[in-house]
Amino acid sequence: MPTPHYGQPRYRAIADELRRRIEGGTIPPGALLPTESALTSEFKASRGTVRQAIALLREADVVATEHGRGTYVKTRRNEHESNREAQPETRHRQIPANPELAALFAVDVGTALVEQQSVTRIDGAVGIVVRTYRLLRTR
Amino acid sequence: MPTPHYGQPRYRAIADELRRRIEGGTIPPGALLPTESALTSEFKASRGTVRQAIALLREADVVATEHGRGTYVKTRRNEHESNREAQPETRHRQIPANPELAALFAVDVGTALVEQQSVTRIDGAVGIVVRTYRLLRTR
DNA sequence: AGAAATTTGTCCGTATGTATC
DNA sequence: AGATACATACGGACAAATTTC
Repeated sequence: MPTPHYGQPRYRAIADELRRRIEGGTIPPGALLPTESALTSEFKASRGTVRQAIALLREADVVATEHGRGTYVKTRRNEHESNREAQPETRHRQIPANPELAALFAVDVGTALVEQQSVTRIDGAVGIVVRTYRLLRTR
Repeated sequence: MPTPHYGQPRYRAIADELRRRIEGGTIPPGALLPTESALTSEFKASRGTVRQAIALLREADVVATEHGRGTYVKTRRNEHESNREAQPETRHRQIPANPELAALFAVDVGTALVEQQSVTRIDGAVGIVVRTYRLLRTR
């Protein structure tokens, strides 16, 4: 038997109710929504219906869902600064061999070496600096 | 940030990134990987996820883990017999930051840095020298 | 030698994503 | 619609091995 819905589907009614609670301050920004199973029992709806409701809020950018954590109320401020996955900055330069490197490469001090530097940042701060040295002229 | 795993779960992406660093020489054979907690903060993932990523590399025989010690990059076994590259000699030492490195890490000159040097020989001659710099104390 | 700090090993509980029946 | 199972993911807690002071 199909579920009768007066005017609007069940998932939308649930979404509206949740939105009222969010905008009314019952569920403040940054807070977790009740879990899906909690909403399921509260609204006496299936989990799929509850998820449909949450999907509406997510599309409206009212909440954000994190896998394994739950669904958060987004803060109104939405600068969206996700600068993750910073690629390392690399740079080449040619340097004369100092005594230590010259001894390693078995060349005269001052011999041209190629230094390649890679800087990996973590949250903006420098985490790892890698320097690779090669002889400019290969044997 | 929503964390759906479209196609690729998080732990596999982390494993891929670490493998890139290993094969790219950023983390040379014999060197220790960053600790699990360091990787946790770098990738903003839980420790369990980081451990899953490392487990992948361990299964692929790329690294080996020792209890209480850390995870090492395994020295690659001869994939070819004519490969005359010997295993790189690695070495750790603690050095004070010179002005250039101090500026990079945004610390005072003289701050303790860990320098890890890996020397790869080709036919007995030094071919590549890789130096990795990290802050002694993080977090 | 001993204590503290570090780092990995293991287990628990909770929650979402996906797939199947 | 509902139920179940499994994979993914987070967080906390404690134990065990190792390193550092």
